[in-house]
Amino acid sequence: MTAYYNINPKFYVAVDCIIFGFDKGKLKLLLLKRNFEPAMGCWSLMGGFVQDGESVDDAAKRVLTELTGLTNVYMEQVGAFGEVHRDPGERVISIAYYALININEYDRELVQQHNAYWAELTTLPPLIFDHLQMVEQARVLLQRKASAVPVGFTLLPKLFTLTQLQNLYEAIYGEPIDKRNFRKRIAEMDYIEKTDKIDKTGSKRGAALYQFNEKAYRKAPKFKLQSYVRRAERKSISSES
Amino acid sequence: MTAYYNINPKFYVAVDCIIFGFDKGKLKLLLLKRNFEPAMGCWSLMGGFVQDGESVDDAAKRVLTELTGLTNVYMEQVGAFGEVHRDPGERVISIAYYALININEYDRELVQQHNAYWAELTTLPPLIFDHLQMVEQARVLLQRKASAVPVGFTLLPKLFTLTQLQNLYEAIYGEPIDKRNFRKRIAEMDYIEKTDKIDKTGSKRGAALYQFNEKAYRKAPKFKLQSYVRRAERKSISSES
DNA sequence: TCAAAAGTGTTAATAGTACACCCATGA
DNA sequence: TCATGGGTGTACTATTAACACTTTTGA
Repeated sequence: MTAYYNINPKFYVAVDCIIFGFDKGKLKLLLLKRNFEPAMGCWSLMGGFVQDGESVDDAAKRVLTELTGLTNVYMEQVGAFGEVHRDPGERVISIAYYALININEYDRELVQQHNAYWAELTTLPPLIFDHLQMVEQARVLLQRKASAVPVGFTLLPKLFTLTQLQNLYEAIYGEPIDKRNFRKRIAEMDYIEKTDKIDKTGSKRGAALYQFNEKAYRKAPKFKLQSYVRRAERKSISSES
Repeated sequence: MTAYYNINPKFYVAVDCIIFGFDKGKLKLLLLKRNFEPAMGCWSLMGGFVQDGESVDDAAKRVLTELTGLTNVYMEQVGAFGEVHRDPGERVISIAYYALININEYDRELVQQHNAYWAELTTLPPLIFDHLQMVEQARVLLQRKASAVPVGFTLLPKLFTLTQLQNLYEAIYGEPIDKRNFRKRIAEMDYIEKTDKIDKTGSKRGAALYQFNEKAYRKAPKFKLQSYVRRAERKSISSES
């Protein structure tokens, strides 16, 4: 029975994490400036190798925690990247994951130790290997996910203004959103609750702070922002040709 | 530099193929009754191991060709499956792909040699390991893809009737579609061309045969069947809770 | 007093859904 | 002649998109 397996080769299997954060109206990625080989000095995603006795999903969680100190983070698999020479050093098959973190909560010391920095998604530095392709795929998946379920809130502080929320969706879809239509849709989602707190940092007048009520969402999980991804996808399909 | 890699373990990496076909109004999957270990006698997807010097995508194509004799088949990656004990024999990380084939064109002899059979998607036998999970994920991806771009035609003969096309979409989404609305939308897609040929096998009156014009599609790639996947997804989200 | 962000409704256009009958033919 | 699948149009509803002004307040 073992012969069934052992006539076949084995491979290093890595995970790479596309770590999204949101700050000052911009989507950002946590990237490493590699101070180790291969590709020392270049920018890359945070990665690591799958270990014995560890599932691939768990490897991705471990790698994220190694860099940020965070656990229980929202993560989704992007897919497997298996070109023969994608890593010029050795044959490595990599499985990409994206993660959404609150940019105020990670462990700054760990990030510093790894020589990692936040880069704006719209102005990324050149990335090693196929990491840019991973990022692009992750972005499409995030757009779809964010239009179907309320994952966006994990990128925001617990209390947020509607302008922040709108800026987040604009950053995810890369295009402006009509304020009145957006707020109309938000108002239909009862689990996005207005608090009596006011944010005075963003404007003189002050803006009401809202919160996402997880339990209320589970009771009535209607989500009304599908139209934005449809618009974005129509745009990208017509520019694909 | 090698030390960077070789402190890490290596793994068998497999590919598994979810092979969709369409016949007599039903979506089908090509499954193997395993006459080899592990899990001899059980039903499984067609799979194989990634080899040295072969990309993961190429491995999936090779495995599909080994079973069906077909090349240039529409395939999409479903994702990586990496639980530690998913294969009880050995640790194997598997990457699933789905393929869409024309059920009239595969190599019957090869399929017979592999002890493979078409099973209806709605009444699958129990599958080994996590193969059912792979199938379910593939089905969701197929639904999305089929609503965004005209992949469905690869499951049909070159000439098809509108009833066949509608049955295909009904099978993909698992729910009935209104005939007049469906035909109205098809009529808006100029690259679905009516031929002067008539199919008399399906009815006494005969039905007009249509063909998909790839070039015309590329010129004007508007696709009008998005609403069906939205309906299906609304249904599945509300039944998820 | 004015700059800067917050907040607020209506209307028009488009897309989606529901629905029922006649047609052509081979058996 | 009749059973079977092929083919066709309209009216209603829901969703989406476009659009501009008033409010508050700190500097």
